[in-house]
Amino acid sequence: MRLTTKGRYAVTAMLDLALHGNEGPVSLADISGRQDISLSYLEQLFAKLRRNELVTSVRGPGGGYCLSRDLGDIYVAQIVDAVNEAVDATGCGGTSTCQQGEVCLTHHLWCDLSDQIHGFLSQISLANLVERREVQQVSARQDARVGDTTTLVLSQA
Amino acid sequence: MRLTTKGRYAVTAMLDLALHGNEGPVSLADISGRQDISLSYLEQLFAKLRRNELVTSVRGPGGGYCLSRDLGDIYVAQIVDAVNEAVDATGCGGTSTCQQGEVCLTHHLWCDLSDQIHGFLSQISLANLVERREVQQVSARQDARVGDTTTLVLSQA
DNA sequence: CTTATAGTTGACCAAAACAGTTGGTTATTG
DNA sequence: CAATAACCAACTGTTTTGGTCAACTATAAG
Repeated sequence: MRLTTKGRYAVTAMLDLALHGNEGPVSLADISGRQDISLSYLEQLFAKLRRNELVTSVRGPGGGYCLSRDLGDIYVAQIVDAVNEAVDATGCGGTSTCQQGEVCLTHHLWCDLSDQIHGFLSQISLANLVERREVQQVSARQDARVGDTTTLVLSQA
Repeated sequence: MRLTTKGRYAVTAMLDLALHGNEGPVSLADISGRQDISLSYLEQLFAKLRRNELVTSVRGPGGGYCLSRDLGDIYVAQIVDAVNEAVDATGCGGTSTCQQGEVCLTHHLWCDLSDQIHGFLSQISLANLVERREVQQVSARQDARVGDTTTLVLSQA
């Protein structure tokens, strides 16, 4: 499994979208400002997220991105998968041809691990993250830092 | 967490050592032949494994590498750690300075994931792997392919 | 003592992935 | 039409990956 800043950026951006997307589309410029991620890099990531139908886009002034479905129906694993396009730990990509057409010594081990990681990240939805206290705290700090107008108040939730 | 071929190679090589190391040291050339891993790459990996005290080396003719301790006391997580030297998924390395000196939105998520992966790989020892039926089968196939003289017969275990 | 073996070290290299930039174009709203 | 913001493609610099090569040192067998 590949876990680099790429996947982290994608999940962070999607979480930002979840936190601020309750009133219409959110522009990448806003996300870029709040999360310190390069705008053009975000564009690349969101192209993949859109292709994987995790977000929808609205063009023109006032446009931006929206989550394609409910907070509770988008899982971290899907986001990481979307930007990385290869999320398995086996090396042969599950084809069992690791060593000259046959499985290698540790093939099953990596299969198990893949299942483990994927299972873990598949259980965490954006809704789960939004509910977390630490996420709310960090989000509040960020909104205070940037002059924010469209904040979702979550502390009562 | 970084999980690349590097860690896979290391675990595979260590498992090979576990399977063939019952009678004296095993040369890297042997491992290279059986596991299809470049000899010079193995040298690099074993330098790190040795620095992390997972193996000991014997120089001179008939020399090679031995496991530094019992099969049951070497865990996959330690091997991956040894060659990757940074096994965490956070990006800030656990220092919580992901975003301008503060934790980023998804910091806790990556901490949890790190714990998850590490916990999983920390429970699997070389002894566990050696006991697995698939490992024994693959090993037998490899020994048949290469003209092998020092095979440990494990099928009775 | 010589010699072959095998570990040890470090320099070097090509390809890929990552992170980001530049410079556009299209579509939409006012 | 002008401003906005998504969309797109090409390109750049850096790091990691996976690997080679050459030189050197320690050791054991003969």
